[in-house]
Amino acid sequence: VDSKVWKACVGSFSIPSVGESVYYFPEGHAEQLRSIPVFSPAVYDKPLILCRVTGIRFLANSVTDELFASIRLVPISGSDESLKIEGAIENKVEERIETFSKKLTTSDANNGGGFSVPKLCAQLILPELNLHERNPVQFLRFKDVVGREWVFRHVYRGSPPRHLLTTGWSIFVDAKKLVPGDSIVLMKNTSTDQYYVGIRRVREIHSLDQAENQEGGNDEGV
Amino acid sequence: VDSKVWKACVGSFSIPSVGESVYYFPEGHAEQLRSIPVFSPAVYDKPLILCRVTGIRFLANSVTDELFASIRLVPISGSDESLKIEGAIENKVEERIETFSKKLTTSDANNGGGFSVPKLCAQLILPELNLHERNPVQFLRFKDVVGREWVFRHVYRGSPPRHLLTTGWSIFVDAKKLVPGDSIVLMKNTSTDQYYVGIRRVREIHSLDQAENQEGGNDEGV
DNA sequence: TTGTCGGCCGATCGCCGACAA
DNA sequence: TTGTCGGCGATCGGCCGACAA
Repeated sequence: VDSKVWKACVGSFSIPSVGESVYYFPEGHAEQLRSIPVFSPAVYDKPLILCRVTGIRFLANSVTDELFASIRLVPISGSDESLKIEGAIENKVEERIETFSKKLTTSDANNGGGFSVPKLCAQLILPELNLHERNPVQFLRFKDVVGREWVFRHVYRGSPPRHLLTTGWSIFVDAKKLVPGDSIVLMKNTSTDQYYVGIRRVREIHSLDQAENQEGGNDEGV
Repeated sequence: VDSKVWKACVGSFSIPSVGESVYYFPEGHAEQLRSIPVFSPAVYDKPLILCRVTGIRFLANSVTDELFASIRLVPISGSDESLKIEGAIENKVEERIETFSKKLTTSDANNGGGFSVPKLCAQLILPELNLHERNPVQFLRFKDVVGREWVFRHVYRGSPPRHLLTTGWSIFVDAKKLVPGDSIVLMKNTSTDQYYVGIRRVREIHSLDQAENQEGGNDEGV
């Protein structure tokens, strides 16, 4: 995942940069894992270990869209020469990513199948429509965090008129299993005019679609 | 899973009975596993190990309906008194299970949503309908190998008339992800009048429903 | 006997403006 | 400005007999 999109999608975050030094906290890490990791006794001796960040990968779960980062750490021994820490050396390419997030209402989450786009969001992110026409419409392509592309129909209609995403939206909600309260993040890379969509769930997904039992059928006269 | 239903559903099989003695073949077993098992060196010394069957459990995967058996083996040392092997001691309750299997045609697998029941199958398994009526119909409950119940509408209609499963059938095909070429096994316990349905896939299921990419939308005039 | 097809009817989906919060 | 609703038109699922293999 592109690091700018990843960060914009996560929103509030605190990820170190390559080259920074941080403390690694083994027990805290172990608590997050399903299986119990096997640390050498030397690790358990120290609650905190000073490390240098030598690499970061920004990743996403292709099923749940959950975002996470893989951070490579190298321990620093007390008098090691590697203590000379250079500043962050991330490439600063000049591209801006506009971002707008909205919590889904019950109407957004598959009632009539559409999504109400807040006016500010439309102005900030979406390509302009001719608002003087009757029902101006365009189709937009969004990439999600796992690189899959989604096409939404964007229309300005109603009375009073407002921006809506219609065709394609319900398919997206269904595929991502979004529910009211979840948030979506719409993004635009202003340099490349590439559009992105991310999601933040109100709660994690635990069980993937479990088929339900059928109930008995009704009788029919001949 | 009930052992009779399990065996009827599997069809051709060769499973030992409790009390029988068999040879266990470690390397053959290891080949079937994803992870490499850790055998003690003593095991690798002998290609075959004489064992006694002390327990069998008939099981099914609740997601794929795949059937398998768990067989408990106890090694028999050369001069062990346990060499005195009693015959099979399975309880021989007197209940018969009628069985009929059919390979799904393309029409069966979710074309019009119905299943053509071969005449012989209907006579052998399904409760009688009054074939002199116009369109006789009944609803039948089937249990699958994981105990889930499915309701199918059974009707005798058309010209020439034939037996069909209609309402409920497409839901079943969809839930089990059946494709043309897969087989279903209809069963009836003649003592309890309980009905069962099993499946045999033409190939194993590897990837569960992977969402597909969307394709671009078409333009619309205003 | 039974696999496949086109017709057709009803249910659902989803696009719409109205209205009110 | 935007959340929710009822209306309604288009689409789709699925039940049907016809026909032929």
